[in-house]
Amino acid sequence: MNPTIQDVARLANVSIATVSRVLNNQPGYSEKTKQKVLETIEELGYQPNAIARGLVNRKTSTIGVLFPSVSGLLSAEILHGIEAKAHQHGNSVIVCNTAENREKTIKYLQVLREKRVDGLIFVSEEVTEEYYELFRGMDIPVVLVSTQSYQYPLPYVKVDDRHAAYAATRHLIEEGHTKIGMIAGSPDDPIAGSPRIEGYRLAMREAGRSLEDSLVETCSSFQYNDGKSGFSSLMNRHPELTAIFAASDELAIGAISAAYKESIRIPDDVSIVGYDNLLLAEMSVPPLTTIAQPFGRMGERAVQMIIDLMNGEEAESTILPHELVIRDSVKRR
Amino acid sequence: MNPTIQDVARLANVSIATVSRVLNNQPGYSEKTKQKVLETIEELGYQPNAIARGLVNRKTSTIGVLFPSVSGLLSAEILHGIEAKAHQHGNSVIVCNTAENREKTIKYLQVLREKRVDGLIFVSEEVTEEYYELFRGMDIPVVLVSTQSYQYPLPYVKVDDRHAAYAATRHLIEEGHTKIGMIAGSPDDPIAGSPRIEGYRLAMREAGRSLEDSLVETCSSFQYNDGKSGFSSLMNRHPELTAIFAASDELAIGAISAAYKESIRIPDDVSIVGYDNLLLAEMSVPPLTTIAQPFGRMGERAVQMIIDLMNGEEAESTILPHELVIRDSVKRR
DNA sequence: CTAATCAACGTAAACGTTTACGTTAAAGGG
DNA sequence: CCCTTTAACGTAAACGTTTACGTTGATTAG
Repeated sequence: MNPTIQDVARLANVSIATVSRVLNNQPGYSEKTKQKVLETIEELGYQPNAIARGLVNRKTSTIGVLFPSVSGLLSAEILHGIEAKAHQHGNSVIVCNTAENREKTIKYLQVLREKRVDGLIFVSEEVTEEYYELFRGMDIPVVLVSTQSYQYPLPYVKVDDRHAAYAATRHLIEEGHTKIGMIAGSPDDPIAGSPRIEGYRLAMREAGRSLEDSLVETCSSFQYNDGKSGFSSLMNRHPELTAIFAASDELAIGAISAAYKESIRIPDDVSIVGYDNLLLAEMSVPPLTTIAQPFGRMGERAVQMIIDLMNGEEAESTILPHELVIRDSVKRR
Repeated sequence: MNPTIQDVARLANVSIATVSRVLNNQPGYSEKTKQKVLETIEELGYQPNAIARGLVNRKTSTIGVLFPSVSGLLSAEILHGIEAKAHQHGNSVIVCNTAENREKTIKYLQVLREKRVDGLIFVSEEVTEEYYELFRGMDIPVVLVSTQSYQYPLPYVKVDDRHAAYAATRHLIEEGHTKIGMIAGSPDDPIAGSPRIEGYRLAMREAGRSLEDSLVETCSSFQYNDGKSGFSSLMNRHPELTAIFAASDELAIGAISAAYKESIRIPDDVSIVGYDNLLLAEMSVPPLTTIAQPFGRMGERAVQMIIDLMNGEEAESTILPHELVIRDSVKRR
């Protein structure tokens, strides 16, 4: 059994109030008793019970994080940032995998509410009205990562998808490409779908390039397999393409795999630029030129915002800068 | 402010004991009052306070997980299994990133102790005496994943590294290779290092193949960059090699990258088999033949063991089966 | 010398539950 | 009709803290 503050008090011949005071170093005791208390704490190996503390302080020092997928490469990197910053501020993080599933999400929200987490980080998913109402019910800070809400006033941290996609396409153009296609997510996805398509279009239009709809292959998700099939059907439709912008690294890697199967050489025959800069972008063959999202910093920033909000300060939504990382998947023409 | 059990009791004209009883559906009330209570719970949107509950029940329904690295591909997959199973049993999981750092680990252990987690899962890291003493102090179930302890009686779940490495090497032999090298971790690592080297040696000896020490390149870690440099120095030393067993997928992918740079064709010039079967094994070019570790199931099993132990049952250490996944990185000779 | 101040504590209520135990009224047995 | 049993509750203690408030004795001001 763990010793309690009572045990410490008894052994040190003081009241529990005094022990509590030295524990939280508040004033109200002599140096001598402080030493005495600290000694017996050491002696008993006493560690305060955070549950009891949480009950009276109405504060658990725990924040909940909701991911659409925990095993995704992307989530892992964001989680890393979140975890580091949270711990640095004395907070723990509870991870929840919503699997993009309504029932699961709601269940998790309920659990997190019962556990009285101090804040919520909601990653890469759209906020429905139902979710928003639950957020409100919990009455704690919520921040969005890698997503945002147009309908509800929730602070977010992400990159500017439109701008980033523009930069990716622009790079291809500057390298002398004219026939550029895109492997995109769903145009109905207002976060990672349409903005990236728009960014691509913007760069193409600006450069006076063709803007046919058939140049962008839309996929239902951002995963490897979509990239694989997307590449094939896109190249089938437009064999003249010399470059492709893929809306995620996974899509890009999928495209590279498909190209390899069809003996299309990357980057000699067609150049590819990805989006995300996951760990695997560097490991790809050839190493992938891509748009880097600062996932670690995004997670850190989100935690910082939660903490600011907990302290009653304002927290402004943040657009973090993206960055073009040049590797070997793009060839100059 | 969240409504409490008191509010419910008052509004339903019963005592808090009664509300508590229907909440935990214990006997001791009429059907009518049950309905009444449930209605007012609904009406108030009452949700029990898990903190207060935890205080009296001495149970938080939370388990702590310690990883050497959260962003690692491997950890993500294990976490996924842990999270799923834990939630399925009504438990939450707190993630901790030890970064293989003693101070951080100790700090985390302290935090988890203060938070009174019900169990601990310790992943991919060696258990030092210091850690073990802290485990004992916490007096809660601990299970090891993807590691084990020879000195301390801690239950674990992992695959048989020696056997799995043997299987990988054996596959190469069966495909007709005779000159087989290995890119390994540190021989001082008693978990993922030496056993895999032994497995390789066993298969080689059994097949009557050369066993020179110089055939195994030892790296300080299992990461991509080590694979890259490891491949180069190994091939430099033994240009005659036609196949390599890499002790992790990251090492294997690193080797493939290095090969690509040096215009060595995989699998035509040299075959490679990896170890882990991470998501990226499938995405590699060429897709990687590898030994699959059932990470998801490992996580699930660990949680199941924790839960069994919490219920006073025994939990036996488990060796989960590995599996050879054949893709395109090995060529028949 | 008295009163006021203050450092150094102790007491007890509060946080929101669970649960052992007590109470009441109805039902059933003789 | 009385006693016992039991269903259906209510009361209060306990879980381990924090903290407002009270107390004490010494010190200081006047």
